Amino acid sequence: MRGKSDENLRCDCSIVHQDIVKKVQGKMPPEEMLYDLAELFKVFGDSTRIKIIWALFEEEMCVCDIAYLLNMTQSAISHQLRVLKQARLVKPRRDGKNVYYSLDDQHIEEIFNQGLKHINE
Amino acid sequence: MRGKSDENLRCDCSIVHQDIVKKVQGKMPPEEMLYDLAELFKVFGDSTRIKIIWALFEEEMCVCDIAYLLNMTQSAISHQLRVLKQARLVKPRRDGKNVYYSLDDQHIEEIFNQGLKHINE
DNA sequence: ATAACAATTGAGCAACTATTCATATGTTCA
DNA sequence: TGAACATATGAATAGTTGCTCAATTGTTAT
Repeated sequence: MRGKSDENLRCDCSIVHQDIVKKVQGKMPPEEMLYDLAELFKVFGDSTRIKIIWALFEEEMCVCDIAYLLNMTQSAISHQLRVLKQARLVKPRRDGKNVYYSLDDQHIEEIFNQGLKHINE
Repeated sequence: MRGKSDENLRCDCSIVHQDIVKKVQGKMPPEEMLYDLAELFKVFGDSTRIKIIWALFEEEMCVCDIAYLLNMTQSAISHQLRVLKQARLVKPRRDGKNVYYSLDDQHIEEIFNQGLKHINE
């Protein structure tokens, strides 16, 4: 328990379980790590990108194929591939006029599977 | 290869690898499933919520404790807990004036661990 | 060189989201 | 009952995001 005199606290509760907070505080990973994790999941948090990734589970595809498969414009797909590329989730391979994208990560499939387990509960 | 006469296609490419698209199309999960998956990851895609979840890995906590731990307002935390609750990721337990939240899912930790593997590559 | 096509990029816009602020609801205790 | 406190909720707002449209870059083939 505490007085709220400490610092510039946003929490205005008069009673906090200090022991619990202390314990949890000691176990929290560094701020930056949690931020990066959120950034990664943010990338997964869009159904267009999920679809792109799922398609790439099966086969590498060029931008044009993906656009056709998802019935979206090349531009929209290209923008999303840029996001996925920046997150190091896909990698491009140019072949003539086409650019083929493929998955660049082993863990994605496992992450998706665990996600599906939650959904299907 | 195809003419682009088909339907109302958004993709204006003149050449699509139909064989690949067909194959991938057959493997795509139902639209709704992919949408739900994106919705789940969207919930993970915010560092405040990531922090809350990580804290709850360790111990159930009341709103007030979480707010104090993260140095945020009760209101902000309560709003986020609502999102987590709706996603069936946390569950509340009232004890007097306090409401204690705990994790309501076995898969979250595994999802996070796989996410971290990607980050630390 | 230049025409044709695939892909990328930047600006702009509509839709969404996380927080704040003010207020309401629930619970305990005097 | 009513004062005090913890939590929840609704409206408002600033910031973010996904798509479109237009223009550009990169590659091939004539």
